[in-house]
Amino acid sequence: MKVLVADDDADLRELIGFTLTQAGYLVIKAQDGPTALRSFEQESADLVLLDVNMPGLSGFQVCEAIRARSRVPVMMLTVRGEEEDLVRALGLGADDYLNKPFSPRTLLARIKALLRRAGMENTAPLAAGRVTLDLEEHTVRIGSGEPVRLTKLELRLLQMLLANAGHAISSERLLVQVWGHRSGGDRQLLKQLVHRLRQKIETDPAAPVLLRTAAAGYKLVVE
Amino acid sequence: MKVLVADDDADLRELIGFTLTQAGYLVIKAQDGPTALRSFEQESADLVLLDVNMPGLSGFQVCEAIRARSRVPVMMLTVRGEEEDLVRALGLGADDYLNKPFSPRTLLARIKALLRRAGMENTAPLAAGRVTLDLEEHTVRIGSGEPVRLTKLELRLLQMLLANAGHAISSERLLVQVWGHRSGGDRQLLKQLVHRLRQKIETDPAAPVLLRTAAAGYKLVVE
DNA sequence: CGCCCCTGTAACCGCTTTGTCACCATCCGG
DNA sequence: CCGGATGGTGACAAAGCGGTTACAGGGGCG
Repeated sequence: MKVLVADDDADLRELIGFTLTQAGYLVIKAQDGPTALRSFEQESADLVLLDVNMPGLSGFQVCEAIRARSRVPVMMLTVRGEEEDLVRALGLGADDYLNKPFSPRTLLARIKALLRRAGMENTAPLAAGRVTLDLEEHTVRIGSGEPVRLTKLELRLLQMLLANAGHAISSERLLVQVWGHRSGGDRQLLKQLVHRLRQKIETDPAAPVLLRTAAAGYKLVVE
Repeated sequence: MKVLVADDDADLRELIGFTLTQAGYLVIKAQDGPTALRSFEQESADLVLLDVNMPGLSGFQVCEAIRARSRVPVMMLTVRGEEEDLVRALGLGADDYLNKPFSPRTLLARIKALLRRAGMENTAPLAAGRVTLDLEEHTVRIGSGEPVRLTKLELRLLQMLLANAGHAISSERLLVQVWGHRSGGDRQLLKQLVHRLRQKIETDPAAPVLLRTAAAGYKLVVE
């Protein structure tokens, strides 16, 4: 679980960092607005703590920019008494705010609450419809059947399809996502992988129900 | 959904164009600032991608000019690390920015987010009159009839016509948009494609009502 | 070393899509 | 009336693509 901490006060930044690291979070720090935004992109943080007053871009601007492209939970750090800031922060899509000064305990409690609200506190196996994926065991279960072991590539493919369950994914995207930076021409690989995966998860591989061919790609059907 | 792509780097322009076209957007390209502005007015784009560094007028200037008369979503393409650019872009009213280099996936995700924010999401199928296009399923529906499957080329053609519904499009433009960089002489291809499309969408293909022949081209008739 | 599993490659089949050609109808200006 | 240009139509060939079978290389492991 990655947390981005953006504050220009070095002491406070280190204090928050220490607290969160102790609690088991992975912490990324930023001392100003632009750095925060850049880090957010590069590191794809799961939660963001933003000080309102920062050089470069204010916490508000950063919050707005983040909201433009992500629904990641954002908590603003405000100065007590500045109610306008509070209203403005919530209006911009911040999920919570915390008045300075605050105790580490309070901070942790709020963060946990935020993650719980965002449904990110558990590492539940990916699932959609009758398909349940267990990333650790490298297995799928279809409905209430027996878990089936998957190879690395099969798992990746199914994971991709599951993440966009119900919608078609183009062959190109699948190639990139499953194999990495491969150029075209490798449709054969995808063909094979789909075939092998169907053998494992379809009751009748000749008449696929779950993993269907769609326009310009494949999709996972969920009822 | 029309997207204006303005960048002086021909390779990048083509890459972005390809990505967006594949994703179902209609792409208009410009290689410098003045061209971008002109195209924006003529084509009334729904979304604008602006490179910061362009000959003629910089991305900032173009952004400013566009903002002076429209609230269309604008995304700036910046060079990583130029933090001043970032601040300046957001200050000028750009809605989002993207650091180069970026992956096609990221670009698409951002564009979708932007369109969603602007309430223009194209998850709702493209439609005009009685013609409804489903880009993901590669189908059309005429009025309340059954969805009809379209091939890749048929889809592209219909998309072009739909985007300019009611107005004629010249054969040359259609050839370029549907097949890419083909020179003249291939009118035969267009003739055939139109014929095949009419077989699918016209109740009486011999007396076309929707897809009519117009002066030096074709047009989609909407009532 | 030999065995097994995963992965990549090739070849084939059947079907769809696309490109090409040939022919016809119409229009229009010499 | 002729001849060329243009658009519509049918037929057919070439190319593409998905599904399938078969097989080879390679890595891990006993």
